[in-house]
Amino acid sequence: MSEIADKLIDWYGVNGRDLPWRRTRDPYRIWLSEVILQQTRIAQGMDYYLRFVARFPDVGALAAADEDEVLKLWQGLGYYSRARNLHAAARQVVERYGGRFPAAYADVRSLKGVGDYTAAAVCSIAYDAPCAVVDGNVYRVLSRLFDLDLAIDTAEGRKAFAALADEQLDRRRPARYNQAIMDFGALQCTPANPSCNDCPLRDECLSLAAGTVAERPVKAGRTRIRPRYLNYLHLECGGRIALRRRPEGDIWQGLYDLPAIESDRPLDFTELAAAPPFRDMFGTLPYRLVRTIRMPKHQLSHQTLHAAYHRLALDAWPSAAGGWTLVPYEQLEDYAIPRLLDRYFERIGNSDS
DNA sequence: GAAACGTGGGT
DNA sequence: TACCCAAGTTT
Repeated sequence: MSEIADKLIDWYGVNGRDLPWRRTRDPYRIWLSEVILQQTRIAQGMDYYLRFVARFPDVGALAAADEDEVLKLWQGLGYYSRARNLHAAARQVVERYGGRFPAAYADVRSLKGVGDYTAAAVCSIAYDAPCAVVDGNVYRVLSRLFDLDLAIDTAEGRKAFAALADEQLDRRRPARYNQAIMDFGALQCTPANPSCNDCPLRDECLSLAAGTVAERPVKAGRTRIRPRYLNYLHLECGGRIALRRRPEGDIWQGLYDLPAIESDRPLDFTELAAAPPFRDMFGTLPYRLVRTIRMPKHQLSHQTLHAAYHRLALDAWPSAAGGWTLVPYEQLEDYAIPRLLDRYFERIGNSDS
């Protein structure tokens, strides 16, 4: 009967957002929304959610789809393992639970791509199970409320915050409480410039009293970002373009991309053409360099991509083409591609020119 | 258990 | 410009 929970829920009643996935108790749709919203803002994920629900109204429809179609629908959202896991999990639901979405926390948690947060969100929101969600909002709200300087990105910190979140959970109405604290974190107790003035919890907020609001939550580490230099080959022959599926163990797994030769520094085309990987690929095969386009830096969460696209017109495909998918330009739109390549195609005018 | 994994928006 | 952040999970 926490006073804090009551105030959060009162706040939510007035300020809570009206969102499509809050108008249903369908666990499938709630799960779908939660996966889409992992590390993703509502504004960015909204259209994807609506398109997924329209195309895959239930978990069986998703399970029946090809992975490539799921990835295509996911194109542009990022963290593509989410899409692959989403699809795999749908098939797990069909195989293990006869197509009926599981309700038990352990069963939900066992699905691919479902971690502690998502399992708690689905079970609490769809079934009102007493599972406390711990997401970025919860870390921030609780660390401020209790003025905790424990780093949230350490094992110890995560454990402590999970215990605290569980303590604070309103067990009479877990669904409402969980959504309330997350919305509160997103709209009121924001990372920068939180609205402490009109905050309903200003009387009980220890960090506000201590003047440490801006220093909460505490984070320990910083992972560094490495640069990569990608020399792409836009190869065309007979109205077709060479695509290659991104391999396991690298960025954009499962998406389609152009063949590329990576280097440890920027290369102009002459240097690239002299490099062994290029010579191995082409040998004496003739080509005509149509043009080179250097893209602006493409920033990932952990890599800075420096990409150059060299467009080569060929009379015949090199033998390396065996590992490529040779796609007529008009079918390019059927393939899921990274944002970077999308931007390249935009730059050169979609299909031709 | 630290690092990998996208993209876009905000300050 | 250069960070930080966003309803995290996997390896």
